[in-house]
Amino acid sequence: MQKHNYNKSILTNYNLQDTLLGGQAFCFDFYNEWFYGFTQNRIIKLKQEKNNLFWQTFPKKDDFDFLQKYLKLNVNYNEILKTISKDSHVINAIKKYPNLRLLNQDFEQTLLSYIISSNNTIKNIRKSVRLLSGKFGRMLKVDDMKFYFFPNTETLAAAKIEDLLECKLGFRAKFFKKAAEHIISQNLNSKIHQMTEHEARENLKIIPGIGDKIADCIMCYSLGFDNVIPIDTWVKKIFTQYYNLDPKIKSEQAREWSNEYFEGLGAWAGQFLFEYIRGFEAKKYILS
DNA sequence: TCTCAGGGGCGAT
DNA sequence: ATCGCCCCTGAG
Repeated sequence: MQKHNYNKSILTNYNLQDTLLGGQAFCFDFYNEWFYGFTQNRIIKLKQEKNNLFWQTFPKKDDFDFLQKYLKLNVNYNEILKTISKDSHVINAIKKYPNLRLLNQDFEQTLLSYIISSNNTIKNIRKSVRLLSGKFGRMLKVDDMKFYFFPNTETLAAAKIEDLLECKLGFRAKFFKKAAEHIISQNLNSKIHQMTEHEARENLKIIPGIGDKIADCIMCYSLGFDNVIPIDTWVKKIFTQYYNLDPKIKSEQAREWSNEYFEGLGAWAGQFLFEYIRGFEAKKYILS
């Protein structure tokens, strides 16, 4: 019997808990001192102790290349903080959520998950994502627990609306299915990573259920556009209350403003401000 | 038990 | 350019 079935790496300036359970990803849970997450082809297992990261990937083990990209380990975090610390609002947010990070999640999972986010609560989104995975995703046993991968897009494209409704997608079910069909028929995943910001946004907004805000989320959480700040109701509130922008400002103007103000790192600033104004507490998502 | 709004987007004016 | 509506759930 081997002593360790996991790896150990150095991890500095990284608050794993706040990052995994904050509003950007819906696929992480905390069991027995470990965080477990699921993508379309990986189960991820993570634990942080001081500056050590203990981790394992399944079914392909020891996939550090995957993990490194997913956790965005290769960024100059201190430089990012320095750049976005433009005012007391951001600085206070950074103080309240030290070492909060951005992830780089899978494109298709992010797209589909955020379609579910439309007029929905984070709890409901997390629930739907788990129902979908349980119903359509492959199962894998890890640590004697059953985990389910996020379903393949092909499977979701072929799903019956009634089955999607059982996953509590509600009025989003038809968008969800069409979006999955679109990803497959357009072979979008193989093209979108090469697109410019404008091209990516236009190609996303064609898809049913995706408007400006959800396109923002997909772009900054899965396509690496660090300049794109998702402009949702919370961020709008921040823009108007903290930065005195016109409440009727168009999303495109707001994007231009934040792009300039945060020097191309609006996604990072947005993550701090978002958690700050909504008073995020990771504990709420950690239960038995 | 009941009301209400939630990380928006769509379709009708 | 505005505006009502959408499924469902947890919170109050």
